[in-house]
Amino acid sequence: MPELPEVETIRRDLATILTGMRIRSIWSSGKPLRMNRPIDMAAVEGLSVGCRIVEVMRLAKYLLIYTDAGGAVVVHLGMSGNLHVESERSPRAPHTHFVWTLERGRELRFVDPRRFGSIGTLVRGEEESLGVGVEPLGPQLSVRYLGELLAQTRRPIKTLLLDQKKVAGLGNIYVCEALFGAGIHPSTPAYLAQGNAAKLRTAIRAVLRKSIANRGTTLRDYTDASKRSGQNQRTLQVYGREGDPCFYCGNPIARQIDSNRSTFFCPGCQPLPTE
DNA sequence: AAAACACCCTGCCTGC
DNA sequence: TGCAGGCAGGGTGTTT
Repeated sequence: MPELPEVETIRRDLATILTGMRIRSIWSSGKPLRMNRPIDMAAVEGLSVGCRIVEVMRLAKYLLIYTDAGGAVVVHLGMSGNLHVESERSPRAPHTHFVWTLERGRELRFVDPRRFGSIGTLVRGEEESLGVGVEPLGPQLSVRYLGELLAQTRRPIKTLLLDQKKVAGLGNIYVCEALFGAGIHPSTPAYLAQGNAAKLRTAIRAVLRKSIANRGTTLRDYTDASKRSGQNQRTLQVYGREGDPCFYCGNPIARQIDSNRSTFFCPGCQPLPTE
């Protein structure tokens, strides 16, 4: 499941491979993507065909491929999306939904079995239209900002951290891991964790940095732009470990469902505050 | 107005 | 062996 570290890994790969390349043509499977929405082919074509790629950026979980046409093609990988750079002669994988044909026989391919991903466009300077919150690895996520964010609501802290409009780029895996790192029970009402803002900020950043260093977490189908798996799954402390002993206290890792999503935590290391 | 929830989709895994 | 059902969950639209 691509979250910030996986998207960042792909971004770095693509920046190396694609920067300076010219796009010759585009192709779509014709299938709609997220929310059954068709791709705006005219907009993508205007920013792609005949254009040169100038840089590849990331905002939250979005990949922004800027061209010399003055904007970016915006790709979100959703749950099962992958971007691969391959030879045009290699057969296209099932569920290939979009292809940018590049120079020297190369293709950038968007493969997404579940079609939860999206492809759109953006004019340079209008990145805020994506509506995402602060970058957790950037300077905006100060202890003070995070503390104020926590103070504002009684929502469970896990739900708050998953809200992309508040903090951008965290998904289910890294929220579980960060809350474990900070010793905070996922059901804690956010305002009760105000005093833990510094610890939480440190944990969020550590978890994300470690995963980027490990080139992402591959649980099922995530691979980088060259189809290599990540290695961060070996370092997970709680995610996917229900019933297994906590590496620190030995208690079995617990699982609960919050807003229809699995939450993994250690009842020993992450006590629920009594108020 | 915030928060909870339903829905989009396919592949994989489990249990009968 | 085959098939039904549960599960995975990010983001968005809808309801409460």
